[in-house]
Amino acid sequence: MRYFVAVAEELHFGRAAQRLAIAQPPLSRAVQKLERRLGVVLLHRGARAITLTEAGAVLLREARTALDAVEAAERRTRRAAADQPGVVLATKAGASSGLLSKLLHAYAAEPGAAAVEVVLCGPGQPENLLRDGRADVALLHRPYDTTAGFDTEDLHTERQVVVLPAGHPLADRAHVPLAEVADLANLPLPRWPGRDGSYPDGPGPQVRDHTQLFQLIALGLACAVVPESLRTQLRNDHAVVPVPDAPTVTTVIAWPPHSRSKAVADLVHTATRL
Amino acid sequence: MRYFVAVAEELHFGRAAQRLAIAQPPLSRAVQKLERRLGVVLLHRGARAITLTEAGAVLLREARTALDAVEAAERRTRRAAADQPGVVLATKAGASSGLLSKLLHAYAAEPGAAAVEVVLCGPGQPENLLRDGRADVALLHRPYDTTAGFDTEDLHTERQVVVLPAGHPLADRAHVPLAEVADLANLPLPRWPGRDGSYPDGPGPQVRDHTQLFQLIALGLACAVVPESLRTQLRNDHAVVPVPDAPTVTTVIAWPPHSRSKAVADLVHTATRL
DNA sequence: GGCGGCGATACCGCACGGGTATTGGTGGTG
DNA sequence: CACCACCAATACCCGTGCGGTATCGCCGCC
Repeated sequence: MRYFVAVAEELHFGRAAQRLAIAQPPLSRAVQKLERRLGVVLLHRGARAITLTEAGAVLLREARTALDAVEAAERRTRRAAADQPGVVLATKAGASSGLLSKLLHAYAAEPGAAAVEVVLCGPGQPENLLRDGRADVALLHRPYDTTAGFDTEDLHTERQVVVLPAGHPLADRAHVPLAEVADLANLPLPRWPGRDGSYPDGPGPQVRDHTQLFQLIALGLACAVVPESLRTQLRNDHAVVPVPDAPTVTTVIAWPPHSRSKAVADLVHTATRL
Repeated sequence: MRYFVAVAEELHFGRAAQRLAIAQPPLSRAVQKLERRLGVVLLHRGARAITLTEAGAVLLREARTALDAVEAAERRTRRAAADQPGVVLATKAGASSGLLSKLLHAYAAEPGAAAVEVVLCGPGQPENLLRDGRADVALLHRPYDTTAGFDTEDLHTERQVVVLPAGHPLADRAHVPLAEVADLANLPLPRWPGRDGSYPDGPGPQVRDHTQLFQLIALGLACAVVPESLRTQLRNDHAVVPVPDAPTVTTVIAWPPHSRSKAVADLVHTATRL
């Protein structure tokens, strides 16, 4: 299955084999064998290009979650056997920092609190960490992050604001509709990487984190619609205007289903009591 | 991992090997190898009995979901390639029959509706079918069924009633508190099988489905607290009394996260519009 | 002290996964 | 139009690993 996922992602046997650090012929045979075992054609082998069949697309999605599940099983078992188990909490760098610090302090004050290791990562990463067992619990932000497959508890809902370079014509307005923000030709919205790390096409600059984003905005090269709690991270060369019709953002605490860990349960309980 | 799960469930190498249809020595070696690979002791080998370590218990739980995930991947791929894909809907036999028939009729009237195959199974089974890919969507009942790990949409909430033999002293009451029902010494509550198919200890009779249950009640051998919609299935030799303080039961439609099937989405949409 | 149950070890054979060399088929190109 | 470049499939070989049988070692029990 790992082999098939590699081929399905690369759409090229040679590159997939390279990525898997094996030769190309064994890879061809392995995929053929999988197809025989399932009794299903997974790939259309065109002369010049490879494409997924419908069944292949289904398997790609299902196999990813299956592979994540076995990775998670290994990792969680290892960590359960470690001397001091602790809890790994993942969240996007720079997001919900106020809520996070309150949570950590409140939990640390609980009797029997475990050690909490905080992992700050890029956008889209916390879900992956949670899915493959590198993290036990995460702070996510709907609707930006996908919470499918996790148990969640809502913590906080907030409105969004547009961040502009200081002195921009719109900066004095009391509020701006979303459509107007999207139409600012010389201040395009940035492009965030997708789950696979590649960027969508478009006019805006590519960004990886909020630091980059805010620097680009200060330079007058972009603008962005972000949750209002991020204004604590802005400097004087930014202006902020509410966008009432942008979707509200809800911070949620998420954990893998079937989690039986007392530490995770306590952490969630503490978070909902904030 | 399959091997380890078998050993962990049987707590006996010999029986586990038999269940896996292999000899015992390869099984011993495979588990040892897994322990070496993870760097973790999974089993305490006592002289007479085997017990799980803490890490072993974690792996048992995680490995089950991982194995279900790969089974689901295979099954869903096969079904995606079948001539007429269709949707498999699982639910407990006898539960929510009115809602189910309404749903099936409403969905069949939709343009582009796929064929729906209904699987009626015992209590606790629909979750398993959904998890391992034998079903695409299920009707579950909170809090009886566990919905952890699925996406769900609430459909209907109802109160519970106690079902008694006709002519029972309590049958004329307008309502009965839960505590009083649990105290009926000669009418014990029945025992349902757990996820693994074994029954908990206790005084009540073992039951597998509602037909059995209602027959036992009519015979004066048990009573039961059930959602009020089940009264449509009762006959004259039953009496029904509301139990106001029993938890309400919510019928939900559940599907695996990341489900991209149009048919499942349509079915869910139809269900919420009922 | 001997016996029985059970998991671990020893040893063997085959099948499968991986490697190299090569073929075959299909577009692009001078 | 022929030649070339590219890429997946096939042919063939080798080593590892998994499964099988036979046996041992350990512990509890009659």
